[in-house]
Amino acid sequence: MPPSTRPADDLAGFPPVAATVDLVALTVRDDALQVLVVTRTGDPHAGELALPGGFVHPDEDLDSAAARVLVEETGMRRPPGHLEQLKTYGAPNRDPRLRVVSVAYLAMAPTRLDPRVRGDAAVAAWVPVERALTAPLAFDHTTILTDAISRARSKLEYTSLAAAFCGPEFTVSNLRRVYEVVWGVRLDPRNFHRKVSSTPGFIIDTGHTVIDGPGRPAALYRRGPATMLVPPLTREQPDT
Amino acid sequence: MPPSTRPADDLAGFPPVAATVDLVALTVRDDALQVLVVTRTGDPHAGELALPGGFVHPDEDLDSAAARVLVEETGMRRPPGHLEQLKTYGAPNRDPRLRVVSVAYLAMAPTRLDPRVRGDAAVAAWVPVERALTAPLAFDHTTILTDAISRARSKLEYTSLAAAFCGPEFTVSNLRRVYEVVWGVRLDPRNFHRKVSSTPGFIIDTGHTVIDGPGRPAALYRRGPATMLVPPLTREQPDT
DNA sequence: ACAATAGTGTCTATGAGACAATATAAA
DNA sequence: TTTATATTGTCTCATAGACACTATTGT
Repeated sequence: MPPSTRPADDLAGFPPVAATVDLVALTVRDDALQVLVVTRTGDPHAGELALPGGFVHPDEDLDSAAARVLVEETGMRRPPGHLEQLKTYGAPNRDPRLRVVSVAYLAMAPTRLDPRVRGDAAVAAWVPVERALTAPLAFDHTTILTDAISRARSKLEYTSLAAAFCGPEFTVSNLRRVYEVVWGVRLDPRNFHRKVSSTPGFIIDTGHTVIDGPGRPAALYRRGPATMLVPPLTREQPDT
Repeated sequence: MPPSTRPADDLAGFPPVAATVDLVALTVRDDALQVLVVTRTGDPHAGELALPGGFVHPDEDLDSAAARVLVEETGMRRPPGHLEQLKTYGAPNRDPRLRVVSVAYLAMAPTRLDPRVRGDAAVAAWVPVERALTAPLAFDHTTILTDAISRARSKLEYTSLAAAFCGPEFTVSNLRRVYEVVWGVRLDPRNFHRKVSSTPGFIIDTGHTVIDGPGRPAALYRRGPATMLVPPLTREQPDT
């Protein structure tokens, strides 16, 4: 066919779709991996839990749209922690109303990130992922959540992102509990401490200590410049 | 605001975008990592190299669209090798004509995949990635290609996808050259052989051998059921 | 015979995991 | 004192990398 009728150049007749972002915001709270969900107020799936999301604005980058949605749901001025693109979902009938291509994002936030009541009736709330995965989620959000958890578990192995779940200052035990909760395993505190403190640039000693319950005071650390962990931390059987 | 005017529920006024797929098809050919590119015939970027791509059809999944585009560009009945979603690019002005959200896919194909002349004037061709990265590519395709190469290099470490670059039967040397070309390093043939053959399910001996030039005949293998490599193969400094 | 590639065996340094031992707090 | 947690040290096993050596072909 002539160039003028090539699909990629036929701008007039392109099939329009709606572009949205969906957010999987994870945190470690009460010794459990939790995800930020909203309750849908309109059809379809009214009353069901769903991931926060919204349209991509015309003048907005995808990353910016995700950050904006996160801010809108949590009330934070700037999204702390970590935010990265996860995967895009665009099955023809994932939304029965119209063709929606949704770019899912994965956020890892410290617990101090408190969701707030939004302007409308929908309320964002932290929910343990076990509950979110067993409850019926709207659209294909169960699939998205599954993928996000899988990505998060993998990334803890070879990046320093576990610290994104902690506040600006944290102890080695805090960091270890992040791994234990996200991976669902028990880690030897002694080997973990040696591994983490011997990885250059992972954590930096602040010189301060904190006392939390019985036991020797723990040293406080902050995130170091390292982003990749070589060699990585390992768990028994990676699920991804 | 009331639920009826929430952005995510305001279906009438959603900002329409065009959904496309762009394909980064990689192969190992002539001891070089090569990428499938087309020459643009229309504006913008007429005459420049670009990644193959096209609109997502209304009844089509994203994965299906990517597979269709790959088939259209290569002439294969079924896309061999490996095809996975890479990342989605949606900067507001990445296409000056209209808002385009493009889902990029990464394909890894054996060399026998020959591009064909398409129906129109655009011709798909394999080009070494060094050349594609230095030449001006249309739109943000240089960024996409960079991300794809980075992903491919990473995936060779912890998956068995290197075999996707080989044909159905291959020697350990063939597989090693894939790693050497993609990573741009030299690997010790002896250690590589021991590592690969001792990883359960990576390669399966067919019992046949091939003679290629001087030297002892090499055993022929085919892909095993393993997808993840534990522990992974390692290179000096991961770039992602 | 010689060169070239395929494949096996050996040695060493490094890291993971098990676990003893010490430090310092609360009860 | 007892208990609990933090931190350091030691030991052993597995693996990566260096590299000697054997096997089997073409020239």
